[in-house]
Amino acid sequence: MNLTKLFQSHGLKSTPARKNVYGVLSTTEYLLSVDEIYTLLVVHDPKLSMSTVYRTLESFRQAGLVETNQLPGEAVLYYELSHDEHSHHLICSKCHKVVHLEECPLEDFEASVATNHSFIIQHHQLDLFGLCQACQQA
Amino acid sequence: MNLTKLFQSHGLKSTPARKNVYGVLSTTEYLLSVDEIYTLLVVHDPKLSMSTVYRTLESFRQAGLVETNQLPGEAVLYYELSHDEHSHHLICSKCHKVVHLEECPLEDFEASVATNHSFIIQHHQLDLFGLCQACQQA
DNA sequence: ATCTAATTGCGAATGACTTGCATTTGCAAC
DNA sequence: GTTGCAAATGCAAGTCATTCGCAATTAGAT
Repeated sequence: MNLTKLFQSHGLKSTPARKNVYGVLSTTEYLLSVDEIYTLLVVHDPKLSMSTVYRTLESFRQAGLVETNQLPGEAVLYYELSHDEHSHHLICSKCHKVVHLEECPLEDFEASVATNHSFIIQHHQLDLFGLCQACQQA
Repeated sequence: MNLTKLFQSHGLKSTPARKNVYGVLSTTEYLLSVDEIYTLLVVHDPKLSMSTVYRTLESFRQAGLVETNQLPGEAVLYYELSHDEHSHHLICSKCHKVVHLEECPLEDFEASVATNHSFIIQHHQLDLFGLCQACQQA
């Protein structure tokens, strides 16, 4: 996959920092915070600054390339690459491993709630939290 | 309902600030931020400080009297009185009016996800967002 | 190769929230 | 009722995640 073309097709210049941030997100199975991404990348690029990571992720978000998640009780944002289809998360509350659930059991529920309460539903948020197999051992 | 006894049964002294904060939360149908609660109360108690509101809500939370919510994309926490039964939210994304949904359509879904992915599910978060009837007009 | 706007690095600023500390206040024991 | 003391409060200063200003660098079109 050609990252340069991907970026340019979203009006973003292709830079090493952006390739690296995208690279980390595309190979992980975890939700990652800005700090975690920075820590992974700064080892191989000591001049990298946090604000670049913040700005990179924000431009990715505006371009629709990434999505943000908040974990209950935490102030930090966690990032992942965007998924094409509507999906939900199964998140390990210990290591932040994330599984995408493509099934959505909410269509009927949403419709009946909308009717019963005279709301126009715009979107919903559904995440399941638990312990992944690895973290169940420890 | 006797607030003094309620507080004392949770090991909290009964103070005017606490009664006022609880009073606001018990009479609203909206999710309220700390800032909103402070703004409502400081009019009648000019000496009230933000940190008192923060600390009051934090002790309520530890006592299980209130719960916190985050709205997508916002950094601030929103508070509401705790509900006895497991429930979900229907939230107006414009005015933050909140409707409690006591039905939970997730039992089967949760069980099958747990099995399929070898997770132990601890809890889930489900909120519906939309426009309430009043905000649909404006 | 050149030009220009986008991107980056750095440090300072912001905003939500927390904490230290001196003062005040519930309230339990007299 | 008065007293005593731990808990609660107000204020200011401190955190922590995130954003912004600005000068220097760089991607990529010409």
